[in-house]
Parts: sequence; C-alpha cells; structure tokens
Amino acid sequence: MPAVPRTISKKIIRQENEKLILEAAEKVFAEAGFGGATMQLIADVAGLPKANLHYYFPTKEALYRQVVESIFHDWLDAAAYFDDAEGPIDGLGAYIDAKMEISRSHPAGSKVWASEIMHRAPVIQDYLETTLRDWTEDRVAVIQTWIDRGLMDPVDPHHLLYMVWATTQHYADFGHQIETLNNGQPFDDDQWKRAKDTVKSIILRGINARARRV
Amino acid sequence: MPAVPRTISKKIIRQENEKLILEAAEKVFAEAGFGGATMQLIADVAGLPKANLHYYFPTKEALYRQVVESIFHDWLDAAAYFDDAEGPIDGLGAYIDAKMEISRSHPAGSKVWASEIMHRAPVIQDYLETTLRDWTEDRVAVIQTWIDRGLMDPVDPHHLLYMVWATTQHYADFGHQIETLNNGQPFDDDQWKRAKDTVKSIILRGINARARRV
DNA sequence: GTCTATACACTGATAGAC
DNA sequence: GTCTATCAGTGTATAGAC
Repeated sequence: MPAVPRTISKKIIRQENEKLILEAAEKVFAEAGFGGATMQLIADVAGLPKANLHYYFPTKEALYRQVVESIFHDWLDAAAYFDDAEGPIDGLGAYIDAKMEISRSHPAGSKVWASEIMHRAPVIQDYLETTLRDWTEDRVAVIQTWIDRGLMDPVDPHHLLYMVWATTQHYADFGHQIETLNNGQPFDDDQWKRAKDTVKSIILRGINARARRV
Repeated sequence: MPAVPRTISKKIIRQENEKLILEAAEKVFAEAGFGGATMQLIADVAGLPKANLHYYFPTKEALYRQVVESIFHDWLDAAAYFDDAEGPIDGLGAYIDAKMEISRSHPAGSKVWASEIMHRAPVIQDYLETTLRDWTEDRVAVIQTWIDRGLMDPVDPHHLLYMVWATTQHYADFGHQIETLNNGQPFDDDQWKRAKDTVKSIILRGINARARRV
C-alpha cells in the first residue's frame, strides 16, 4: 500500500519547496519591491524553474501575501516580553531588545513590511484594521497601567509605541544608509550592543521609567 | 528679432512642465515604488501625454533620479536650525520640529527616499558616500561639543541622529499605519502638535539636555 | 515643443509532455 | 511533481507628422 508513504513524502516535498520559495521571495521583494521583483528572479534564487513557483503559489500576489503575513506574525510574537513584565524597565526594555534582534536577524522581512505600509497596505489592510489595531490597544492599556502606578511619566502611549517601532525598525529598513555611514561596514557585535543600549537608555530615561512609585 | 523672447518663453514652458512632471512623479513613485510606477500613470497625473515625459527626461530612471535628488536636498536644508544653536534644547528641538513639519507637508518625498535606501540606494549611492557622510560627521561634531560643554549626557551622537531620523520620518513613511490606528483619520492640528511635543520631550529628556553645565 | 502610432523587450501565467 | 515552450498583456522608449 504505497499510498500513505507517497502522500507523506509529497507533503514533505511541498513543505520544503514552499519554504525555499518563501525565503527567496522575501529576499527579492525586499531588495526590489513588489513591482521590481520578478518571478524569474525569485525562481533563480530559490533554485527552481519559474513554472514551479506557479505550481505552489497561483499568482505573484498570493506569494507576496504569504511573505507579508509571515513577517506580520513575527512582529506580533516579539511582544510576548511586554505582557508579563513588572513595569516599563523590564517590559519596554525587553521589547526593544527583541525588536532590535529581529532587525538584525531578519532585515528583509522588515523592509517588505515597510514597503507594504508605504504603499498604503494594498494586501494586508484587513490585518491592520483587526489584528494590529487590537494588539496595539492592548499594549496601550498596559502602558497606561504603568503610568497609573507611577512607574513612568504620563507619556502618550501611542506615540511611545511609534517611537519604539520607528527606532528599532530603522536599523533594518535603513541598514544600508547606516552601513554606508559606518565606512561601508556592517555593524559588528559590539556596535549592535552599543546601538541597543543607546536606544534603550534614551527611551527609558526619556519617559522617566522607574522601578517603583516615587 | 524674435529669437530672444521665443527662447525665454520656451525656458518658462520647460520649467513649468518639468515642475509638473516632477511633482507627479514624486507622488506616483511614492505610492507604487519605482517598479510599480508607470510613465503612463505619471503622465496622467501630470496631465501630459506620455511622450512629453520622454522629451523632458530621457528615461524613467533619469526622472526618478531627479526626484530623489530634490528630496535629498530638502532633508539637508532642514538642519540649518541645528548649527547656530546654543545647545541641544534649541538645536535638536528645532531640528526635530523642522523634520516633523517635512513629514507632515512632504510625506511622498520621505517615502521615495526610504524606498531608495531600502533597495540599497541604486541611484544615489554616490551622494550617500560624499554629501551625506560629510553632513553627518559635521553634525556629530556639533553634538560632541554639546557633550563636552556639559549640556547633555554622553550619548553616542550617531545613534542619537538615527533616532531623530527614524522617529520623525516614521510619521511620513508609516503614515498609513498610524492613520489606520487613528480610526482611519489623518492627524488634525492638535494631534500633530501632540506628536511633535511627545517626540521632542522623550528625546531631550532621554539625553538629559540642559541649558547650562550642571 | 506636442502628440499619435508603433516598435521592441519583458513579465506573469499556462499548456502539455515527461 | 517537474519543466520546456509559448501566449497574451503591458511597459519603456522612439519615430515622425504637425
């Protein structure tokens, strides 16, 4: 009865090829934008014939949507640290650390996201209006409790979140500019640590974060 | 002798048409990216036949380069406030105000710039390595004098600049996301003022900016 | 300087043999 | 599930009349 093993091996082939294609697509979409990316180039980077891409993903747009959705969920997961924290020093500090790590390890994803937003979110507008909106209001509420408990100054929570997003994602989205200003060299470990510490320090000081009510 | 007036009026026609085309191109490049933008759409927005675009700008890339260069010079001019300031409260404060104003009044330009950088600056890499690098080192030196004079804490000047760029440009580049989280409404005057004040307050507090040495 | 018509290249997508 | 060959559509750019 070869049906079962054949089914399983086909599933594995499918999983592996989809992963290959999605990784290649993320890279190519980040470097060329949606319009500049070609299915041919994605196929070349993935090491597959172009026709196979259309076998796994019906259209270029469907492939792009998968890429953006995957990135979106990475972002959301990065805030797990936020929720169980005692206050802003732990919570925001860990969140900034996590987001800086993603900017370092996953810059292509950040760029695809930025590009999608800049073009007025033609593909994931529905996510913005549901998942992101809910997620944001939840975190705003957490920040408000920190303010109410006297653990930071009364800063507008939305703008504080925007500042964290902007600053951390900048190291991915504008990485090329930063690299150019760093004499053409990517950051080494020490420079990443310095970046992370500086960002955390300015923001936490800027909201006057403290461990207990004064 | 009709040569002179004819030459002048041709110059005026050229200036006006080039301006029309450049404004339309900035809008279209911002909304669709370089690859997604079409000469046809730019022509429609400018209200001119497509062939006329090729009369004034030889290629799509030449038109794009003009758009990016114009934005780049707007950015550089925004730092005039920086130079003659007494210290970080005046200098950085005015610079942040100016950059927030540009994000508000000129969001398309900011997006085209962001897109160009995210794609590794295929068109204006030479500017990054000369003009931007020099400009940045000059401002880093100014910040360092503020630190040396005890007017702010010893914060890495490069990362401080990156934070200002990231935070202010975020309101243009990610304006659509912010608008979605603002119940689909663009910021009104009060909300822009609140954004500006929050950004300035957190950053100036974050570096412990002060009017005189303590 | 303007504009219609068109050449030429390229891209996304599919058909159909293996 | 793979891959070659190909189609239909679109885009940049230009030629040439006005």
